[in-house]
Amino acid sequence: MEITIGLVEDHSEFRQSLVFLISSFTDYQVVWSLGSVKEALDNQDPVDVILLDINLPDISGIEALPLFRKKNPEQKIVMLTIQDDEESILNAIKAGADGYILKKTSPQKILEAIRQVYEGGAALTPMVAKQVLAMFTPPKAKADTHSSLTPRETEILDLITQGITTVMIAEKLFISPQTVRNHIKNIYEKLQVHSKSQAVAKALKERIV
Amino acid sequence: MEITIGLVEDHSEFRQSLVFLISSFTDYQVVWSLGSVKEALDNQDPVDVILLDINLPDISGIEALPLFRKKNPEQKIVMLTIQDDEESILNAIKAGADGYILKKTSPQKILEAIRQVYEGGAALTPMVAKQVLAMFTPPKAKADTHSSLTPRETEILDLITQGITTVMIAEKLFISPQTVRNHIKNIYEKLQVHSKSQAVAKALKERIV
DNA sequence: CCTAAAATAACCCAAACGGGCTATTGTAAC
DNA sequence: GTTACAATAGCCCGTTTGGGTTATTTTAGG
Repeated sequence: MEITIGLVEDHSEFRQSLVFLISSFTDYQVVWSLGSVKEALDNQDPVDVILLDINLPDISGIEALPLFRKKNPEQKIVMLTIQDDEESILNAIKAGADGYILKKTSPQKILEAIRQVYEGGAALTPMVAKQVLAMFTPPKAKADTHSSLTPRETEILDLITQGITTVMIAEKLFISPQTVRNHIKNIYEKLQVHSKSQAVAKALKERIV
Repeated sequence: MEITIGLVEDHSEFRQSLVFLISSFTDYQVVWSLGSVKEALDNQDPVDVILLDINLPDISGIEALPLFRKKNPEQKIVMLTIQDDEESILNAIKAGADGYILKKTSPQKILEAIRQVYEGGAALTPMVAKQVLAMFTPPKAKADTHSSLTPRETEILDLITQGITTVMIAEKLFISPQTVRNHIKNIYEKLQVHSKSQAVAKALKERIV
């Protein structure tokens, strides 16, 4: 069975070589290949798999993902990009990408990835998979960074992340609100933040509490 | 460069055929292959990659993972199992597995996975990768609960969780700080909170952002 | 025994915050 | 065409916050 492919990639040279490459295999057929999301969204035939760059002129690949999904939900979408930062990967995943492979990936692996998503799986370049898995493991290296927090400080930070006010914390711990404020100030200094909201964000994201 | 491999698998038939298979390739060498975690932990030479079953007689592969890590942190560990439920996958990932492949995977793919983790990446069978990615996409039931937030409000809440100050948000969005404050007030009302820190806590815990 | 660190508490002050209220504009729905 | 809502923006006012500084008591470690 032949897999039909759509390609959105602004770098025309890379795009053409990719088309040439994929088309040289009998089981794969590039139905359309375009340089912008806009062109792709306007009147393009549905395909089995879309290869989508992230860094694009008009609309980024991440923003485009839900748009393609809306137009044709059963189309599989694989990000094909040079971006290998956690931010991009996470955004793509949250947007519902079926795959995330890097441009430096060998042609065979790209074709393999296409087949994998076509068959209902997901495809991740090893380096991307590594980063995805890392998102699950609590970064205990960072725990060290903040082990500088004293038990009392940790306790108070915990209460802050529960949204309890300074005064209520004081009451709960049977100490003066002023003391709570002092602890909070020390926490700020150690965490390098300047407000409660920043502290909460950091605490929750880095799993200090 | 030859990759050394350790194998923990209680089903002796499958184990032996796997040893035979892997050893038939010059770049891979099975240094030891055993039927239980206990044997493997007692006096076994360090290898580059351990293939670890989950369903084992004495200690499960998941429980064994940190033990192997402790003995020899630089050893890569790939789960090789029939378990494809979310529970098992999530536990293995949290325990720090470098790969997760299913036993039905073709021999070539297994060898490929070994090489991928050996080279510092992570290896996931497409069906497993699919489940992992699915863990990120928020069960939209929750999204509905907070769909009361307008796009602008969501945007601002997102920026708040990044620890950005009101004034900086205003600058970033090219609107007046006062408008930002108004949006924030509306967010408070909808989320039933009374401060930025509470909003951040709620947003992060309930994955609104 | 003495020193270091932690926990406690107070003061000042400018800036920010939270809550309340009103108002205009644009857009989408009925 | 008017009703509804989102986004914009302003004002007031009292409270809280963040940043700076100082000081006492207790606990732990050398």
